[in-house]
Amino acid sequence: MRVSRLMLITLRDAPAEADIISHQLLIRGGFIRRVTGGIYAYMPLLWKVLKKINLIVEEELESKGCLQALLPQLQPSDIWERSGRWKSYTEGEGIMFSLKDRQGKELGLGPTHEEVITQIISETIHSYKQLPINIFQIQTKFRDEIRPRFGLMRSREFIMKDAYSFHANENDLKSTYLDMKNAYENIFKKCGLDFVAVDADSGAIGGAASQEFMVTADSGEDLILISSDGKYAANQEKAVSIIDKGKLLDVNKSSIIETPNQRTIEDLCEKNNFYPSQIVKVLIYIATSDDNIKYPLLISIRGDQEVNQIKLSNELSHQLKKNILEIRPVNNEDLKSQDISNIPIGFIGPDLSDNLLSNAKTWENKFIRYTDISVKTLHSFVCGSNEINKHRLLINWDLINTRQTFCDIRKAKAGDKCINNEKQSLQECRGIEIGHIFQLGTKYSSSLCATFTNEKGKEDPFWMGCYGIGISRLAQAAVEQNHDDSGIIWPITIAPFEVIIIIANIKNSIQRNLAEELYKKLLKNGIDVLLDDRDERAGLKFKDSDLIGIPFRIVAGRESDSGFFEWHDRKTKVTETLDETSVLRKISEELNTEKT
RNA sequence: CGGGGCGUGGCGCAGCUUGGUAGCGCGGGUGCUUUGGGAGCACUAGGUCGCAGGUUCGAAUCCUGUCGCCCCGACCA
Repeated sequence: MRVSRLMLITLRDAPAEADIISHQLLIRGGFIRRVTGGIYAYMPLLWKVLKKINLIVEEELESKGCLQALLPQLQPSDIWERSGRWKSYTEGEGIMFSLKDRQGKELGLGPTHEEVITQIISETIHSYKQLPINIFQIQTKFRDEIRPRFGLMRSREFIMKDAYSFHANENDLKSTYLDMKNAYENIFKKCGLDFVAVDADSGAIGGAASQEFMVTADSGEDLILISSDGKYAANQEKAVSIIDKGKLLDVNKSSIIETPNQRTIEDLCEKNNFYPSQIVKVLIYIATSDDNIKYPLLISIRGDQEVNQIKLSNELSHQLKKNILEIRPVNNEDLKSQDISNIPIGFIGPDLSDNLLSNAKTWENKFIRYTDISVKTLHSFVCGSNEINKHRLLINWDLINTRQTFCDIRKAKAGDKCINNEKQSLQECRGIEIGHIFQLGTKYSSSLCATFTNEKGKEDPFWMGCYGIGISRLAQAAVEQNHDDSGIIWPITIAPFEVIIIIANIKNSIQRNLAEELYKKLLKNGIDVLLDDRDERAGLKFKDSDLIGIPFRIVAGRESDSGFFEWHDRKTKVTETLDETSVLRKISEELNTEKT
């Protein structure tokens, strides 16, 4: 390809809309154009990158025996209703774009394809003898994100590779899951990325085991906790840890203490010489289930710890056997609107009476009580007395005379000890999620009645797995991880071009001829080469080639009279003077070492 | 959804407080010079100042509404 025909439009200044470096560089280099909020056009240069990523993905998955297909983007609402996700996806999180056709039939633009593929498989696959099946597509997905941002990182229309596997039993699912994990590691390695696989919450998709693949970058939206030896890594949403015991409270008799106006943990500690770890903090949350029932929750947790809302939501969903649309701390307006007035805020104990809810207009009249296990091990502790200006010192949890569910709803954080090895402590870093693999189990197949006949002639629901890679996000993550002050430094395997030849002065026929000759030879050898044949000053062409991040640059310039080129490595910035034969040898060396 | 900020030529911005009919840099076009790190000079094209109302003799500027974009938060007793 010649730059003169490439529609290369580079910008000197980054548009104000771009905040993080990868977003700025992609716009400045002419890789993407914003069409509207969270919706981008992939311009020719980026499309080349995306195709290279796709190819790496396709080759790797095909080598694992996966089948490629292309599923519809427009999907009927009824299959989503059967899986129980229509409401939570259109009304709850509101993440699915939906519309009506001229007959008034409801359709959704696919944010994911479990429903469609499960229906197809259930219609076509009937016997255990036809299993396992692992089928994938690379497809545009639509999600009406709450807040699209950072360009391709969180956009409303994006390219995703999604794969779905179907199995006759759990063991077979597990073995494919491991296979896919291995495939993902190979894929991301080939794309030249630094990444880490972490334990993850399975979120709205549901299911059992799940891991995310994170590209480590400070601008990442996820917080990851990793043990110092790297053997434990988890998304904070999922992470479990061991907290240190903290300062123990040394009392041997329960009592009530006066704590005038001491509503916060800080106040309480300051005025009475307590430590936060000696206090049981009690919080009220309100949860809305997908049948629109509002459940007040009473949460108890050690005073120096924080609630992990994801864990809490999962726990509640599990207990109620319902999807939870929303979960959040209550505020004063909530209480007012429910006509609940006499909650002793700041002095609540885990045994706060349900009677306080008797007036509630639309809420359930009973608290669902969860207590984090961090509290159970406290021998004695401070907590609210349910009476204004008074707290209690209690020497035994059993003195709290209400039914509690004890569970882990605590947010793990850096500095906590690792559950696998108490000697290791957790460290935090940020990551960009580029891949996610799930063992779904039989959740979708059961709700959609997708079954096969097993060896004994009985109908069983399929065991399912699903596996995603954010292709367009991956491309931007690669930029986030590989750039310098001058621009992008694409990993060779996914660079839009492998090599760029720059003719320093297009009016110099010696330079021009030398470059054209080399260009033809490289094309013949199957090298993905770009020729900058523009009638521009050399400096501008250097700037452009740095900005768009082509890994290797060959200049026909000063040394052309004696038949030499200048070879420049974008990443190492090493420059050499080479004749044509050496250039050809150099290229094949560089490209081969990268590809293997 | 809440809070904050911003909409002026393709991009980055000034002008707005104190109303008088739009300017700078980059980019585009033409010509000459220049030619290895975003060239110089000259000429030139390009803007219903997001949109709709209102106030006024007169609105980019003041008021109201509306649309769009960006950022922060979705967080504790």
